[in-house]
Amino acid sequence: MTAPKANPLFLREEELRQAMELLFYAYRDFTAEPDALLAAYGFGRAHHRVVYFVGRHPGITISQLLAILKITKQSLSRVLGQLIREGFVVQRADDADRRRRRLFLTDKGSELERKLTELQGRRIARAYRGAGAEAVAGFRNVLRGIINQEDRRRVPDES
Amino acid sequence: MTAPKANPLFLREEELRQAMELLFYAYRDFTAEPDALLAAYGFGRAHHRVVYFVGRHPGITISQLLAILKITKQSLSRVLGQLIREGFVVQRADDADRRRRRLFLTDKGSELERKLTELQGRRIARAYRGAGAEAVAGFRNVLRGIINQEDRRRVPDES
DNA sequence: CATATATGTCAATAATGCTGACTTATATCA
DNA sequence: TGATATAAGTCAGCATTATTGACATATATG
Repeated sequence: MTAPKANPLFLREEELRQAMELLFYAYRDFTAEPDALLAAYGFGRAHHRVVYFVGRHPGITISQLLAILKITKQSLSRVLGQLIREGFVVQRADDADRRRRRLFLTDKGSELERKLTELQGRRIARAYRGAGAEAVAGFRNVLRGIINQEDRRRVPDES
Repeated sequence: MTAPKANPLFLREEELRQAMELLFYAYRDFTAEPDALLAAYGFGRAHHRVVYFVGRHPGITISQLLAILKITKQSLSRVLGQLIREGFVVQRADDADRRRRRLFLTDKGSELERKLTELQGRRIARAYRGAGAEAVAGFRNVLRGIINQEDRRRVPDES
């Protein structure tokens, strides 16, 4: 009666704990290399996120960025201000609604974004290659299920 | 020639970016609920990690915990010290090697751990149910592939 | 007894986040 | 046009999490 199969509740909890730990370890290692590169620029992980999403969505507005990052305007302001002052990001008023500031990467910003994305991309590519196409589909579906419903639209259902 | 199939390199980069974003959004939402609960205790995410891993590995030593968290002894010391002073964790010298301090949760600590793990467990369980057993296997395999080789042993290959 | 290991501690610094209180510019609506 | 709403910026203060560097204490091992 201590055999795993005889105790589905224990198995279930064990299974869920393994998922939590996988997420912890994977995220820990996923962010470690970019963090090291960012440190050389005097930047941190928050700068990475801004550079990434501005590169991903050129012309994104401040409010849209805030909705993605889910941090306060004041928190974003510090890192974005640095990136602008140091020439990694530029902003330009929207033509239609001049209250909106659209954000773009400069060449310098794109270069940093490329380096950071390449580091993480290599890691993902290795994992994808090792696990196979079917595993990738499962990976995507489970991660989508972990994301709050209202933000699932941000990542497509199937490639 | 702008059809997706015609540009495998673009597809590949897009696929990798989607994976990065899935990880970002999933981890953001995975940690949000626990963070809110922890705030009620005057704790932060670092306290969560300590409580979790001490609960998971009762009797774990300081060095073992440091190897999991990959933070410095000084960083751990602050949060662990608080948890001990406030009665969530106790330490006891190892019988064989009295330099080693083994860590355990108190009843109060177990109660907090249970609440935190339940929040994250519910989210994972929902995602697992929605995606199915095959997807779960893929999720696990890809996440394992993202983790640095030397730490993959920390999470079993197959359940 | 010398050296190594495990843990603890003090001090300074940085990055990331928060709340609260305002301000400025622009758009929209009545 | 004038009132109100929205988008963004700013200032001040504070908490958490992390770092480096230096040193102390207790215990184990050769």
